[in-house]
Amino acid sequence: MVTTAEPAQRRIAQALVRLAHAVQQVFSEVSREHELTPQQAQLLCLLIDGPVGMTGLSRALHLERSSLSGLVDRAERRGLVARARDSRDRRACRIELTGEGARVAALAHDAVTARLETLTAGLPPEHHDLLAATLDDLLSRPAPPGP
Amino acid sequence: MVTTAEPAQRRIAQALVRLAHAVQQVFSEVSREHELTPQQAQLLCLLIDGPVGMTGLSRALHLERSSLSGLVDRAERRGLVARARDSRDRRACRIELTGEGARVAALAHDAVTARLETLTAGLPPEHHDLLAATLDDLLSRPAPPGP
DNA sequence: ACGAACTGTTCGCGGCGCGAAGTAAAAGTA
DNA sequence: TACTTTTACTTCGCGCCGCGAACAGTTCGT
Repeated sequence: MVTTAEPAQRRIAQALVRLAHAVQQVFSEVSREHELTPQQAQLLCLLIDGPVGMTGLSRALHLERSSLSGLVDRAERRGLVARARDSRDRRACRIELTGEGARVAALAHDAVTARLETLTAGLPPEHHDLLAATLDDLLSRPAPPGP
Repeated sequence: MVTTAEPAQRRIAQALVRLAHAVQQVFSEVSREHELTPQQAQLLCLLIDGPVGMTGLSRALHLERSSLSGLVDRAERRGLVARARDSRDRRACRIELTGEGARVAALAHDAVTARLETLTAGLPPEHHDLLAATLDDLLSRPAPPGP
C-alpha cells in the first residue's frame, strides 16, 4: 500500500525544481572554473554541433535577439566565437566556435557531463535505462503554453 | 540485452541538462506573469516555510551575501519581504514575507507546480512512484565537490 | 516595383552576482 | 575586564544579463 498524502506527481514536481537548481549549480561552478559565465558556457556548448544563426540561437536559448547580440559580442571579444556571414542571405550570420572556443566548449561540456554522471553513479544500475527513457519521455512533450 | 552505444548514464546526464533548462524556463515564465524576476520568485518560494536569516538564504540560494543584500533590498522595496531583527542576536535579521509577499509566493509556487505536474501527466502512472523515489535519491547525494 | 516580413543591431534601463572593504555585535581568550 | 577573533550583514564598483523600442538592410510576395 502506498501513502498518497503527498501525491507522486507533486513529489516529482518538487524534485524537478531542486534538480534544476542543482544542475544549474554544477553549470555555474564549471563555468567559473573555465573563466566563463554560465550563459557563455551554454552558448559554447550549443555551438559544438555546428554554426547557428542568431534567430536559431534565440530559439534554442529562449532569449530575445537583442539579448543575444550582447552575449555573442562578449564571447566574440574573448575570442571564443566568430560571426561568419551567410552566403545565401546577406542579412543573416552564422555564429561559430573559434579554435579556442571549441577547446573550451569541449572542456566545459565534458566537465558538466562528468559531474552529472557522478550524481547518477549512486543509483542502482538496473534503474538507469528506465530513468533515461522516462526523462527523455518527459522532455519530448511540448512545454505547457503560457497564457 | 541492452544497447550501450550511448551509455544510460550519459543519456541521463544530457537529459538532466535539458530538464534543468526546461524547468528554468517554466520558472521564468511564471515569474514574469507575476511581475517578478526569477530570483525574486525563488526567494519568495524559499520564505514560504518561514523566516530565514541572510546567511541561511545565502547557503540555500548559493549566493554571496553581498548579492543577497541587493536582492532582498529590491524585494523589500516592492513590499514583498521585510527585514525583522533577531531578538537573540542584534547583528542578525530574519527575512520574512509580507502579506502581499505571501500571496504572490503562493500563487507563483502553485503555478510552477501546476505546470510541472502537467509535464509528468503524460507519463505512465505506474512509473510515478519509482520516478519520485529515484529523483529523491539523486538529490540526497551531496553535490560533487569543486576542485 | 513596392510594401510586408524577416535578420540582426543599437540603446537605455533595471536587475544580478562577485569580491573587497567596512561596521557592528557576539564569542573566545587572557 | 580588556583583547582579539569570528560572525552577520552592508556598501561600493564593476561587468554581465535580459528586455523592449527603435533602427537599417535584405528578402519575399504579389
